[in-house]
Amino acid sequence: MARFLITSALPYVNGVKHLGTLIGSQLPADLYARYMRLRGHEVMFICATDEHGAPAELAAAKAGKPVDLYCAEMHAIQADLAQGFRLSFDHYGRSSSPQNHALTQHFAGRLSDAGLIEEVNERQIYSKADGRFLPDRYIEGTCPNCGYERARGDQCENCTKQLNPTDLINPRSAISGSTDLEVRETTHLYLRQSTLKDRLDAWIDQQTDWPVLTTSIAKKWLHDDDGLQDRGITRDLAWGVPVKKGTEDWPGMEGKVFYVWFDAPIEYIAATKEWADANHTDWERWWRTDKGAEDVTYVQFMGKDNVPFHTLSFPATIMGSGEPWKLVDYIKSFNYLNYDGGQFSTSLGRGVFMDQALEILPADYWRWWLLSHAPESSDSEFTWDNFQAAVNKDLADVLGNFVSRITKFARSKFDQTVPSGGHFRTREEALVAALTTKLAEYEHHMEAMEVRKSANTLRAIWVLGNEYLQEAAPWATFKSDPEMAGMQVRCGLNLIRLYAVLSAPFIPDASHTMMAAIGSTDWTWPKDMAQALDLLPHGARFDVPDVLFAKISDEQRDAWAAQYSGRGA
RNA sequence: GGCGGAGUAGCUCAGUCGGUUAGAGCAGCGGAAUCAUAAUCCGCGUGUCGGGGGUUCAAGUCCCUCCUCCGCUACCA
Repeated sequence: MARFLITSALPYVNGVKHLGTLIGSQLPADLYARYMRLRGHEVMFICATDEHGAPAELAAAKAGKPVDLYCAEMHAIQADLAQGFRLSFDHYGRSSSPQNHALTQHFAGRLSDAGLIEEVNERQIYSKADGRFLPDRYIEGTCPNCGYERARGDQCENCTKQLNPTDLINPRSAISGSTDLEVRETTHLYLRQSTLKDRLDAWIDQQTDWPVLTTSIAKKWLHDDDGLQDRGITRDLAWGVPVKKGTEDWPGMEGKVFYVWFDAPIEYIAATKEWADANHTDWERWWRTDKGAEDVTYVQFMGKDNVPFHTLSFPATIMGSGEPWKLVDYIKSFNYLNYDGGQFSTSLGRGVFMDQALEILPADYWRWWLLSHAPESSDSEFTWDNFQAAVNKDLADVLGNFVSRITKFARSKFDQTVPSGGHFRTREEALVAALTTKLAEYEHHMEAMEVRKSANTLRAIWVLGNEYLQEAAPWATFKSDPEMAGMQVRCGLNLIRLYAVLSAPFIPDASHTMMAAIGSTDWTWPKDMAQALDLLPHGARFDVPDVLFAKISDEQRDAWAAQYSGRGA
């Protein structure tokens, strides 16, 4: 038994996420966590909402609620949806927790002691009407280059020219539209990542087995232009972790908070502490290599946009602390899922969001399609045609129908019990051999986090069941040799239990339905396939389950495609 | 602009160190079977591997160049 610490990138608290976000980190992380638990390993699977920053403040203001209340409500909604998708987090935390406040301040103190924090005076745009400093992107104006009137302070969307807010003609707040802006001086803390560049570089170079997507992004940030830049880790905001040096006040930094990208990854650790505090147990054995975590394998899942923070900023925080914290062992990153020829869009209402998805169909449908089409090597594409075809074929026809045909036949001919008598013949031995080969392939892909390949192999394992039934044809055998037919049916019924176990990481609800129907509670991962195919007690009663997966009709498909195409499409 | 990823069958995608005749699923066509959610199983692939050039006995794979799409570009998170 080994120990696996698994974290999914933290979804921002602001609003319900779409399916692309789900498949970009939480869902594959869940697949891996479920698999490792099934294999008997000890797993700590952590996620949390990322709650700080200006967008949360603004969304709360828009909703007319205090920001802490707003975040608490949104956290509850997201936690509920996570449960709806059967994301099996051991703890779904909040970056605004007291634990994260304390840990974030602790890390800042350690980094300061190590000489890795620098105070920098800078000049930023302040909006009197909004009562806040404005990030570059929150300033709009006319592009001096192309005349586009809605250019942002960091870049013009129209001509893609990089800009400074002061370049804009007629600058105004993107929040209120106010033109009452002024440049003010403010002091911020910078993390001196540049002094850790060589250590980070050497560390990244060691990771020869990481996905190219992960290491190439990290190397680009390390080597581009002047190399790794120091990064501001504080902001002039009200909502966040107050800037402190450990438990001490930080003179000159009163009223400021840490930047979300400093405190959010620390929440991986703090969330584990939230879990431990709630359960009156120990958390350091997962995170401190001096306190029992030396045998932990730590895997992070995230979309490609998160890679720089997980390959550089967060490791810089960990390394710079000078304390024996657990560093990540493997980073699995994903590309983006597009929706029917374009991007998912929150503002345009384009695409399917997590709450809508669950209103339409059970979680397993989405889990199966998303995982079997995970954007691993490149961006991938959701279309309703493809979704309907894949779900109907794989889940309803191949797996669901297999369960249906064997249980119904066994009900009509064998009194709804597992037949006894007979023994395996050549055909069953061939099935055992084929399953053994495919299982090894499945395990290999799952351990390598090859999500699509794992799905393909699992599907091939399902197909073996139909192939076997087709060849064995117990309905024909029954007429001449009922005992042999009974053995074939027994083999088929055992396949249902086997499929319940193997499929559980992908489609947990259907797996439980299968297991319950077959009357077993044995979730043991198969080691000896011949044994696994004759595991159910002879004579045991089983149930014929309801249709496992109903098919998606053309009418449903067309209606949903129209419903989620977005405004103005 | 810079950096990275991608471009392979009608669709979604595999293709490892350059090495048999470029593969899988879906869709389509033909057949078998009739236990089953009309569900299954078997058979059927002439595709400028984005274009062009180069290296090599041999290129989807390596090099150069061009085209297209996507992402990131450090104060969105």
